[in-house]
Amino acid sequence: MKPEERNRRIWQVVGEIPEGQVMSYGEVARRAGLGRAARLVGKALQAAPKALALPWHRVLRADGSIAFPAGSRAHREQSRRLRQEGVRIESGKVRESVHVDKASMDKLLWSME
DNA sequence: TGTATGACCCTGA
DNA sequence: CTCAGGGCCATAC
Repeated sequence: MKPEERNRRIWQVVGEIPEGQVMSYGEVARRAGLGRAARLVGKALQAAPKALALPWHRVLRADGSIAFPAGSRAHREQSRRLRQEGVRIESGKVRESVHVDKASMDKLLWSME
């Protein structure tokens, strides 16, 4: 698979994450058909055109923590955006309950094809 | 070919 | 809860 194809898939998955909910890098990778290539998701987001206006802030580590270094600008920006959507954050981590629920997941599966 | 480096993941202690 | 160690996949040199 070509690099652009991978990115396209990743961007689509990320773009479909419902507001107020979050998904881990690993989940995004699997949903995009990339197996365990969780690290690629980060790369893809890094390379994502700003014009796409992707909800990148809704992507977190598997344990619910923010991937950027604590204290960094990006870290603050991400927590700000999440809080703005009503997502509770405690010491760099989000609460268990906000992960994408089953209903939303089914919807995502449908929108793929 | 070989090594290093990530917006990562998982398990066991 | 934290930490270490090994796994994973693509890229860059």
